[in-house]
Amino acid sequence: MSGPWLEGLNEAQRRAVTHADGPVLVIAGAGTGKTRTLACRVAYLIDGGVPPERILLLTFTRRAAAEMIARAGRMIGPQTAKVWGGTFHAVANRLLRIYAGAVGLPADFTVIDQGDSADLMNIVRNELGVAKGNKRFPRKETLVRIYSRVVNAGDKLSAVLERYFPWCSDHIDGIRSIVEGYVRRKRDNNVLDYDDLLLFWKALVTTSPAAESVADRFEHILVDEYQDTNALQGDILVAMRRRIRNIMVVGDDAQSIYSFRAATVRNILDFPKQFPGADTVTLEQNYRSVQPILEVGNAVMEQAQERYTKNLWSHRASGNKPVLITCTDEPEQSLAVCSNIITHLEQGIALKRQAVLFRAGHHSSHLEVELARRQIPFHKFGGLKFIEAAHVKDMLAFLRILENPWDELSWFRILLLLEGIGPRSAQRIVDQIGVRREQTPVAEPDSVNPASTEAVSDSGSDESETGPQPITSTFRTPLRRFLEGAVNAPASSRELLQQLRMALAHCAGLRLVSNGRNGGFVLEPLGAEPPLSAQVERIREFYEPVFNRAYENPTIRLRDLEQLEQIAATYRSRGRFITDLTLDPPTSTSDLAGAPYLEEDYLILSTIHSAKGCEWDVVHIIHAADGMIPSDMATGDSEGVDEERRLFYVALTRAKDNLYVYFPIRYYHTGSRMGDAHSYAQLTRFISPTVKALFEQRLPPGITRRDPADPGTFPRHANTPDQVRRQINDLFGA
DNA sequence: CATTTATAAATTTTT
DNA sequence: TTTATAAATG
Repeated sequence: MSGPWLEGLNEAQRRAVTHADGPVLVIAGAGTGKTRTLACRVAYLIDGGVPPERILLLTFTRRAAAEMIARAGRMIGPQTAKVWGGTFHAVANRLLRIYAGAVGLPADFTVIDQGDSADLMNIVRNELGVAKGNKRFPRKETLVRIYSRVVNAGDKLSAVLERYFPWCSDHIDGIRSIVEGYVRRKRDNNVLDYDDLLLFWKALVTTSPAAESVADRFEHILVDEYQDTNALQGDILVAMRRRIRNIMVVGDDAQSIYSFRAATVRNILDFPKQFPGADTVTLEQNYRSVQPILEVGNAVMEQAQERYTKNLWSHRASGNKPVLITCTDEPEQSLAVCSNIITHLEQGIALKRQAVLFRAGHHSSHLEVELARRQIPFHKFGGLKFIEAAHVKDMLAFLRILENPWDELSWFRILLLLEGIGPRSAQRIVDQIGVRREQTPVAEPDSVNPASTEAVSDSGSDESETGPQPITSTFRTPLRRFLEGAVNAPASSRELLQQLRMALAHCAGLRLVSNGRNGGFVLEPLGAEPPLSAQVERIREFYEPVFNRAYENPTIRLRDLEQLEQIAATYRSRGRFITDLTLDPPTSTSDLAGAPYLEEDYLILSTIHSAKGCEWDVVHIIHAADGMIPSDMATGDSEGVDEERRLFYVALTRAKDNLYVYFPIRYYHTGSRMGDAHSYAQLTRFISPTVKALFEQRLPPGITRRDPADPGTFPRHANTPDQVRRQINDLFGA
């Protein structure tokens, strides 16, 4: 069997694509056509008669899955859209909605993100009082990280603390009791966190009555970025493949950069042991980068403690060496980046085909200001997510309690927004309406929801149709009690509470009718719930005055709410909207450069982590200084440094034709009250003398080094007088 | 007594 | 820019 798509594949790729049944490990170096191989494999399988819905494609982001499925679709037709594709977490969610009953979950659980997990952890922490007056007790974020590592790595709490959080070891008993409370609290609130999605998926395929049925749904499983999976995900795959043994995993041990999320290269190394009889295919020919860029990448990896034997090679020769640019400080770095970007743009390389990469989200902030000043549009990936902004979380909290009225966290968030209500009153109200249920009502043990098996994965489609619901005595009790008005609240907040009640009732498709006594209400159904967009609009009507009072700069934040509404407009199901937003949040765009998402061409700014799997014609890596990459936080042990090296390697190998690495010598420490203190940085340790020799070294464009006392000569800068005049005009409003 | 406001301190990477 | 604690206010 062969299709036109086999044309142009090299021998190793072809072996991977046409591999027969059974387990296969594909070791794919950077840029060796792994996406293409996976897409072709999907097309090959479907062409060979495998029903698309019986293929499961696990990737690191939803975008990656969508891309591969679309690519396969271009080869053999639109039926590829039925392939199950997405992240482990998204697939877990989808399976659990179908098989909830088999693992004792209610089917209407909602998913909370890491920030929510931290807040919930904090509630328990405060209630238990274990941290009282103890400044050294782990913060809520740390507690979540500890818990998450224990679960994902499958290690004991004591071992995790000793190895990764030694400064918390003294508090092991306190931590244990907080975690116990946290786990109970999630169950009472009818919520799952990211880790639960995986835990319950594992339970579903190991101990549940539906185990075989779930595993047998899929004839083939394909996993991308296998080096960044963790022990728990490995267990899930093993369980999924006990009977049908077709699995292909693709990965590169040199690109493992998620150990902070408990990912381990052991999964790759142990693959042949976990899946006996596995074949291995290695892809070494790089199609992405010119040879001089690969040489730098290879040289950086040579210094690794654990030697990676892969050496990438390419047919793409080039006289262009990668360029190392030494700048005096960060402002000069920003200027140099802009200048090089413009030069390439003038040579016909669109902004979209260039990217600036950096270690941490905030490393780009200075550059962002400079780009905005020059009106170069950009789009930033990674760093602070728009979903994490307080006002966006507020809006979502309203939708969440409509979807899951046992969600304590969302009730708190909303109640605290109201003037006159603080933690105390909020707690009282939450108690009064019975948000914390002792026992979660469970779906019938063997109930499988046949309607949701037809669910389609892409946005905009509904998987549950929510018609008018009867108002029975048990229906959504906390919400009902709240709407009926059975709460004691400070008189100053009565008016706002009543407005909130009306907004929520409207969204739930109910009408409030006064019961004539003590200010209470009777609920009357008004037919079906209004469409999601109408609900969002109604909530915003209530929220906007509250929002203007609560936040300093409402106008900037208002844009986020508008964006949220636009996204909501593409959904019909409220539940799907909430879940998609927490499992696959849109990346934020900076407001500074106008509305970049409306522009046709924009520059890419990205953390190195978010750049995984991407490629650009021109790549600029900034802050190549020790302390930035490797990050100070990671230089404690050699494993940490090794991971930073792989991170740097990932950054280098994103470049196709041109690579620039920028190193600012001097860093200013603003914010500290020590005046204009500054310090001198070292070039990143990953650019050793041998590596450095592979670079062409340059000064920033337009800069000539000179004796500090010598004014030197400057290129004439014709624009400066205009700029000065413009500034003056701005000041005087002319 | 509960809420709001003021002050100081800390800040990697992501599903 | 958020978050824990202290003081001020209603």
